[in-house]
Amino acid sequence: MEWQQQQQQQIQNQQQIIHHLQNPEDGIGNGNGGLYVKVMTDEQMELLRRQIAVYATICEQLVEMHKAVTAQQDLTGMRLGNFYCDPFMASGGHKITARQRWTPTPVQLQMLERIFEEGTGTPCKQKIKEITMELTQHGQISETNVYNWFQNRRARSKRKQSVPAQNNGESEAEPEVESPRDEKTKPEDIMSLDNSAPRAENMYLQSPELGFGNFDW
Amino acid sequence: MEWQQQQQQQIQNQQQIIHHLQNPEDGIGNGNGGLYVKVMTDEQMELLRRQIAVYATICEQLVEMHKAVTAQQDLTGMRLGNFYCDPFMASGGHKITARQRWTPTPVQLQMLERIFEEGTGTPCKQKIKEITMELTQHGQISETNVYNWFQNRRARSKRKQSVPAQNNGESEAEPEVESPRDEKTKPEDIMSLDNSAPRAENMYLQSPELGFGNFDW
DNA sequence: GATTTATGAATGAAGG
DNA sequence: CCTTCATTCATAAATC
Repeated sequence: MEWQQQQQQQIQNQQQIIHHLQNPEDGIGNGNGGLYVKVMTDEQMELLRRQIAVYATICEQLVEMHKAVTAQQDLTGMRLGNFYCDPFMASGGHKITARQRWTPTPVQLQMLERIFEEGTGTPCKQKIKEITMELTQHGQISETNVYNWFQNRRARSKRKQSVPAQNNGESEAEPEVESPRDEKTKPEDIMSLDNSAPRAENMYLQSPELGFGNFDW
Repeated sequence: MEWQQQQQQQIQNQQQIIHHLQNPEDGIGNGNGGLYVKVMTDEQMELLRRQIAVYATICEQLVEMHKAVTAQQDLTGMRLGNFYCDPFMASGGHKITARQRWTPTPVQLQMLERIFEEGTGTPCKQKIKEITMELTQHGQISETNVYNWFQNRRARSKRKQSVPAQNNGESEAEPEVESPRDEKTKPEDIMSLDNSAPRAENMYLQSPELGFGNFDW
């Protein structure tokens, strides 16, 4: 891959990164001194280096990306420019900063509900398009929004019915485990350490004995 | 750094990380101010989040190792709650009693993305096997998982291409967000190659100099 | 304004 | 391959 050939010139970056790793100001832990000590064998270090190279690439590209955009913001069109600078957008009661997730306007919601109850059990693609077209008259919306809405709506309805019957005696009773190297399946315990990662993802560590000699990533 | 305020919202963690990314003291670039403004769309942010998760894994493992080494006399006490608290774990265990669906580890995801972008558009049966073999080194995975992943990945990519600029009409003219996270706005053109590392061309960012830095995300 | 809830969105898997 | 479903995640909105 590309990053492999960039590897060499990034070794220093990696070291820098490692420095950050071992000095996470946000409190990942490790509050003692002696941070720069080598805690791995050369072989392990090499493996780690390769892994980190990926990150180094990301880092570099992030910067590149930033520069590129700063330089050619006009290329992406004014889509960014005329974003939500408009203070008059009070229509529909949306917030100006509602930029993350679509929220149906009351009118839209009403229409959606009506269609849903109409029993058109299967909102096929064509239907979705139509609905979207219509709802668009009442506020920003996309087909995906409509699609998702129906999906969620149905799932919700369905689940509502099974919930009350749920508390029979755990016939299945599977208090057991998370996945072997549980990723996000594990319910968030007390994250005593800082989660410097998206939910830390509960990475897979080796077996508890943690022989340093054999981690294979 | 007021955003250091603990909120368990991973976006903030991302910001922290991005802050580091954009402040590589070794001079990778970007010497201006306004460092932690949002420069990506949410979708892109999500992509980056995954990437960072890989790094986070390394990070945490490094910290763990460091702690383990510097406190070797108490290896057995290293069992922090959030780490490997599962007794059933076996390092390459293929046995998963979970009825929960597979979730790729950050590392796996990265590898998959890389392979995906590599262009082998059709992961044939044999290829699947190979990939599975390799990914197994990084976590529990099956061929079906791999197969499904590729199928979904492809379908998803394809769908993203159609961005019906249908929101014309707009009688109410809701000057809201251009893309309420509708997942289709990403210009996934020909150069959508490097997915494992977000590249500039995939990212239309917002410039810090644009003035409307009133993000509140 | 911190916590909880409701719900839009993402995604692994199944069906066809 | 394409569509659909089930589950989970993230966050706007509601609540305290």
